[in-house]
Amino acid sequence: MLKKQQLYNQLKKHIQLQHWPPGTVLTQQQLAEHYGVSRIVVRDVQQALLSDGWLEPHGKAGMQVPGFSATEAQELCLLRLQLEPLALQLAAANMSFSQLGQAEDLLAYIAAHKHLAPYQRGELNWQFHRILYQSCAKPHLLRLLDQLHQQVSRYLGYQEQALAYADTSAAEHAELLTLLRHGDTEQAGKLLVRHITEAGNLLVQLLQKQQGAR
Amino acid sequence: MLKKQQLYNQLKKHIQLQHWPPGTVLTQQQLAEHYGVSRIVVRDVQQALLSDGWLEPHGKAGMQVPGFSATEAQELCLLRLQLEPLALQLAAANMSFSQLGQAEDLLAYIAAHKHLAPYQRGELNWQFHRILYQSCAKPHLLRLLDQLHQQVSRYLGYQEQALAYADTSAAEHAELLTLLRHGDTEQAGKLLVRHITEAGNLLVQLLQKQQGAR
DNA sequence: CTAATTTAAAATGTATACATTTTTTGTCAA
DNA sequence: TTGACAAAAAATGTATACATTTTAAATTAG
Repeated sequence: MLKKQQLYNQLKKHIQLQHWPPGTVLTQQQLAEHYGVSRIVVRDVQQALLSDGWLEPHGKAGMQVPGFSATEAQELCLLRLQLEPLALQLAAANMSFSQLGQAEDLLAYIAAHKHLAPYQRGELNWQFHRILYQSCAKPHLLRLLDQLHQQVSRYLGYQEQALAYADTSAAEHAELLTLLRHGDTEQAGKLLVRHITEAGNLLVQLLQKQQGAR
Repeated sequence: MLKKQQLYNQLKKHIQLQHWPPGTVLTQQQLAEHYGVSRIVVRDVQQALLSDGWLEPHGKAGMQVPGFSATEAQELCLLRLQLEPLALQLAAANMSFSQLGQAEDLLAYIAAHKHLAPYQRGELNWQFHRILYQSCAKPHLLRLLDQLHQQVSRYLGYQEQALAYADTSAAEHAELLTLLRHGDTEQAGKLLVRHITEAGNLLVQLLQKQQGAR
C-alpha cells in the first residue's frame, strides 16, 4: 500500500490514542524520523490531517495536535443537527430495501461485538448513519457530513467514557430503522434530532466536567 | 511569496477563466513544465485545489477540471440556505458597529466600481456576507461556509452572465444591512433566505438553459 | 483482423540534496 | 540583569534523481 496512506492511518490513530497528546507540536523532520519515511510523505499527510481537523497550524513551523473543548463539541453538535436531519429527509424518499438491510446488518454486527475498541465502535456507528444518508444523492452534503464526522470522531475516546450510553444509542438506532421501514419519515427525523442532541449533550457535559476539574 | 501560494492562485484563476476548460486532465508533469516549477509544488497545489473542489480525481493519474451542472448548483444553494441564515442569526447577537461599518464600506466600494471583473465582484460580495457571519463565533460553521463559497465561486463566470442581477443584489445587501442595524434579526433572516434563493434560481435556470442547448 | 500479451513510454511515489526561512542560542553593550 | 543584535541551529520550501506504478503502444498468436 502507499506509504502516504499508511502513515495517514497510523498517525491519526496515534493522535486518537493520545500517543501524541493534545498540544504536542509535530514537525516534518520529527515525524519523518520517527516513522521512517521521507519528509515528502509527511508533508502530504500533515496537509491531509490539517484539512481533516486532526492537526492545526502552529505558527510558521510545525503542526499542533488540537485539544478538546466543550464549546467545540457543542458547535459540532449544532452543525450535525442542521445537516443530518436534512440528509435523512432527502434520502428517505429514495431509500432502497437493500440499504435498510445493510444498515440492519451493521446494527447486528455492533450488537454482537460488545468489546469493540472505542474508535471502532464509533466508526461503525457512523457507517450506520452514513448508509441512511447515502441515498440523498447530494454529494456536497455527504462530503460535509463526512468532514463533520471526522471532527466528531476525534472525541470518540471521550464519548466512550460515557459508556452507559452505548445501549441507549443502539436502541435508538434500531427504532430509527423501524420508522424508516414503515416510511414514517417525520418521526424518524424527530428521533434523529433527539439522538444527536442526546449524544451531544452527554459529550458536552463530560467535557465541561473535565474542564472544570482541570 | 511562496511559489506554492502563487501557483495556487494562478492555477485557480486560470481554471476560472477557462484557460483550462472543464474536462481537461492536468498531470503533475504538465503543470510543472507549464508553470516552471517543480512537481513538488504542483502536488501541494493540486491537493489543495482538490479539497477546494477546483479539481477532481481522474482515475489513478492526473486531475480533471470539473464541469458545471444545474443539479450541483441547486445543491450548493440548498446548503447555503441551511447554514447561512443560521450563521446570521447567531452572529446578529454579537455584531459590533465596526463590523456593520466594514460591511457598509464594502458595499460602497462595490457600488463605486461598476466595472469589476466577475471574479472580483464575486469575491467582494462574499466578503460582505462573510463579515455578517463573522461574529457568530463558530469556527467550524465559518469553515464550512468558506468551503461552500469556494464551490459556488467556480460558477461566478456564469453568474455574471446574469448581469442584470447585480443591481438587485446590491439593493438587497443594503437592505440587509439596514435591518441588522435596527436589530431586526427576524426580517434580516427572511431577506437573506430570499436573497440566496433568488441568486440560486437565476444560476440554476441559466445552467439548465445551457445544458438544454448543448 | 481481433484480442491478448509484451514492451516502451509516461506519470506518480519517494528519497536525497540544496536553498531559504524561521527559531533558537549566545554574546555584548547599556 | 536586560534587551538588542549576530551567529548558529533547526525547520520548511524547492529541485533533482531514482523507483514504482500506470497507461499507451506495439507485437504476435489465433
